[in-house]
Amino acid sequence: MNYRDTRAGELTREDAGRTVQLAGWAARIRDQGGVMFVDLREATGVVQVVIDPASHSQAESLRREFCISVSGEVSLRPAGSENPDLPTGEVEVVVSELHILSASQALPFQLDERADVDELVRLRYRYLDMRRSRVAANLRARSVAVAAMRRVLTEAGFLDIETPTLIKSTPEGARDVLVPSRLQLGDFYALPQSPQLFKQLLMVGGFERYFQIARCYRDEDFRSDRQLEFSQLDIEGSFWGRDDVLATIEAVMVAVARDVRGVELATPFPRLTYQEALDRYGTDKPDLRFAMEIADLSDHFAATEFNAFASALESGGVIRGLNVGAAGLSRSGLDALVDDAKQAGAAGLVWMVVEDDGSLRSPVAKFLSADEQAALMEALAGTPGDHLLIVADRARIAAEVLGRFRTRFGSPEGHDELNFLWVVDFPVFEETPGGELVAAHHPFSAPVDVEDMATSPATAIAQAYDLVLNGSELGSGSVRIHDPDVQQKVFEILGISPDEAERRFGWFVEALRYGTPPHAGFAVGIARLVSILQGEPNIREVIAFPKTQTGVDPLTGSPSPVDDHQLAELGIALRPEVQAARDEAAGSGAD
RNA sequence: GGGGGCGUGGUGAAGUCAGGAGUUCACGCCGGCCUGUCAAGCCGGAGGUCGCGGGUUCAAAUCCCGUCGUCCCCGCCA
Repeated sequence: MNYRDTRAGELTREDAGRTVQLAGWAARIRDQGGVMFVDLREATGVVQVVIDPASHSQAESLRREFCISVSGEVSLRPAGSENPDLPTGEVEVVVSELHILSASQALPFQLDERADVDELVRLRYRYLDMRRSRVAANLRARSVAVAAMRRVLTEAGFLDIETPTLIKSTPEGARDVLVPSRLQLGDFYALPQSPQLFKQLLMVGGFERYFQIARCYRDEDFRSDRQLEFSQLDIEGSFWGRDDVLATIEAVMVAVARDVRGVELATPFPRLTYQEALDRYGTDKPDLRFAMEIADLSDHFAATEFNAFASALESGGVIRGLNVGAAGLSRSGLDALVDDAKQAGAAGLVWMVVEDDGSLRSPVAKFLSADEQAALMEALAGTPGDHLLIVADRARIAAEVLGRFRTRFGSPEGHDELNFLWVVDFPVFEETPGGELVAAHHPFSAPVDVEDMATSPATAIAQAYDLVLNGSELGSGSVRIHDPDVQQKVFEILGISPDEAERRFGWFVEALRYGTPPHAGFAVGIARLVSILQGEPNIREVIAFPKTQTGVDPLTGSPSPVDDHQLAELGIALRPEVQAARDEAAGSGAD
């Protein structure tokens, strides 16, 4: 049986007079008694079909979201009854034959856009949710984006090569998702956090240009831009340096923005060094859609009488300020900022409000000299009503605290503008809140100078870079180490003992010993990119079947218990305390 | 691990601060009317253990304690 010969969304006045067969869903039914109008929706769009209930006995049983097939003549709508809001609104199909292909129960929620349905309900019935325009448009945009990526890279000579998803666990970085092995009882695979080492092996293998839409897994807590599993556009190239990578990714982003948004991005994207980004914006992923820069005030307070400032400077700290504009906060609102700053690790926060006469209102204004106040007003370009926030602390903390306030007070709503940015020259090591140095990257990124890395770890720079869009980290990459001796030395400096390095990465270092070309690469989070292009607040909106914050899929009910024999076959037993907790939860009947 | 928001017929909300009969509104659903509608309209009807458990009270959607779910954030994400 043929279901259709024409697509609903493609009908125009040119089709008037044709007899067509359509199939789709009854999106809306307007029953006038003597005549019924049904909006027939399918993947290409919507068209109105007209049914005479007297000549179609099934018409009266027709309900929303029934799947139907109709035959009939396309005709121009009577003058005055055209619908300008509908692309097919000039025509309608007068039904001569109606088939109900599949009935629908009453829906758990309405498919029109008139209410924000609870997300849990949407996810439980995701197959219905995706009939709505929001998710449908997002998944289409995602497909368009991925198609553009594949097209640009394939035309540039890149090969799409799959890498394994059951791999060796390497316990640095994020927590691994583990998969037990039946054939090697007691051993486990890990799911890849990224195809990092495999793509480097492809370079050793001589492919020179690789890409993949790679599924990755990181078992960390969820955020609006983080899921347990996610897809990255992963690329790697041989005989490449940093700028080759940036230019390639820029070309991909230009094509994606053009195809998804219809906008032309200007290239090259601006670049900031990590240090600049931190000093001026307080974060390594600044949103440059708005200015609001952090100013260093240390020099202006070199001789200050104000104790909090003086002691911060004395102990090697800095004084930095931010003008968040006329936010109109009350006294208690301003004091709440102080608590937020302390929460973020700062010793304190000084707020000042610029009065109409240009003077400063603040609990600590009386401790500052007239000259200091004037310098402050000038450095922060204060105008009446502005709120000035000042932190005196270690540079890292001052940057972080003010960076958060900058984002809170400055971020535009939505994502109409696209502001791409490269952040380059990341440090090799990062300082923890406790002041300790820890590796900022995976151990395969090349330092600018490996000797420098050993002798001055606090200031050593890596050949690593991030792509930032509207204040979100879209992805990161680096020039890789291709010299096995450098690689071993880097392991050593990072505190990985030779034994440990051999056990975990010996197979990889061995590969580097067979004429490895210099190479570099990058990875872009696809859902993050598409969610911003689509103006969505979280990545679940651009994922077909996402999980909730607790890692649950409300549709299928995963994760779930498995049969005892499945566990036995894998040599696995739940630990007694885990079993006991599960038994108790089951016994109490708690929901 | 921590902080915060939310949970009321199928859906969305009001009611919760300040306790007094499951009260209200919109949509949906079911039935009826209707030959030009298009988020159709009009009339009628059904539908809720106020997430769950405990406590306070003569009385709890409302106050208290606990718990579950969900969302946002911090930690975490080499």
